[in-house]
Amino acid sequence: MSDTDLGALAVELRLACMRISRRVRFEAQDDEWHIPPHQFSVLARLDKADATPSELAEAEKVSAPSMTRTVAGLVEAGLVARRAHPGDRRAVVLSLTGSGRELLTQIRARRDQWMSSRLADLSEEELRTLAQAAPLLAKVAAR
Amino acid sequence: MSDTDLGALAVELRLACMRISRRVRFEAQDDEWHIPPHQFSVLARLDKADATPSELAEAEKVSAPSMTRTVAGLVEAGLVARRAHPGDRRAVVLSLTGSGRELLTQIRARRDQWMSSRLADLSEEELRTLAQAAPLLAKVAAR
DNA sequence: TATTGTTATACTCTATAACTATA
DNA sequence: TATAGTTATAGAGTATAACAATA
Repeated sequence: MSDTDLGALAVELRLACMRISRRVRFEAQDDEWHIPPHQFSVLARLDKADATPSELAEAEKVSAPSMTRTVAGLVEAGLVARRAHPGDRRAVVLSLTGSGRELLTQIRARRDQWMSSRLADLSEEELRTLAQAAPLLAKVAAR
Repeated sequence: MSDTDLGALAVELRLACMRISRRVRFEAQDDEWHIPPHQFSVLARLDKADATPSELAEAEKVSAPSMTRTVAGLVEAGLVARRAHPGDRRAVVLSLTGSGRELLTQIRARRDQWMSSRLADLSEEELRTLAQAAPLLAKVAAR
């Protein structure tokens, strides 16, 4: 593939991904389960593994005081629990509560429903093409 | 394609698009040309067509006072210009300045460069698959 | 009267600096 | 001394309510 073709493909793919991402965030919101993006991002990270506030701050690229505030909101909402760090009494370990995990599941389900409803408009052949492309996009996203 | 296959495809595509979008926004930033997301979004909209503050507020789904503030920042930075609305002396029309258009071009170029560099790791066959998928993703993004 | 745009005010999320407790 | 986390304070972004000018 020529450089110009690859550049044109990059433009088309980037725009499509960013537009889909934006529409998912805006259109798959639910008044009842709505939380701000920075809180959602922390929930998703804690779903993968428990973490300390400083680990979260570094991963999310925000300051420690910002993360203190974000975590305080999540704890107050009953979505995240603190416990003592085994072996370092300065630190705390954060984990999802049952409610936190449930909220995350529901938000993801709504987002996936949005995507499914968009895909439902495509033909079988178009879906087969996207099914071949999906792992490649995942590879791009994963670095 | 079965409903469960379609659901799994929706999950995989949505996650990949959101991750790519996030990485483009974070990793294609330039200290010199950096502007916050809400300002970028307004610049991109004015690139398509001139608009009044109230039109922008509705399109961006923010309040009129928020858009007043955002536009004030862009005007002060020399990226957007105001002019009188022909025929309605209450309203103003906003448009990109040369600097605004140039900034937009540079930010988009950096984002596309990020995407191109990711695609460069793929094989010719993988790129052909993505080239077939790109217009389908664009269709999904456009509704 | 209704609409466009702004100002007044308050709440949230961001940051840096300074503090407490512990390593 | 250095590190984990919080508190103090300030700078942007958001919103609703109230205002001025114009339709």
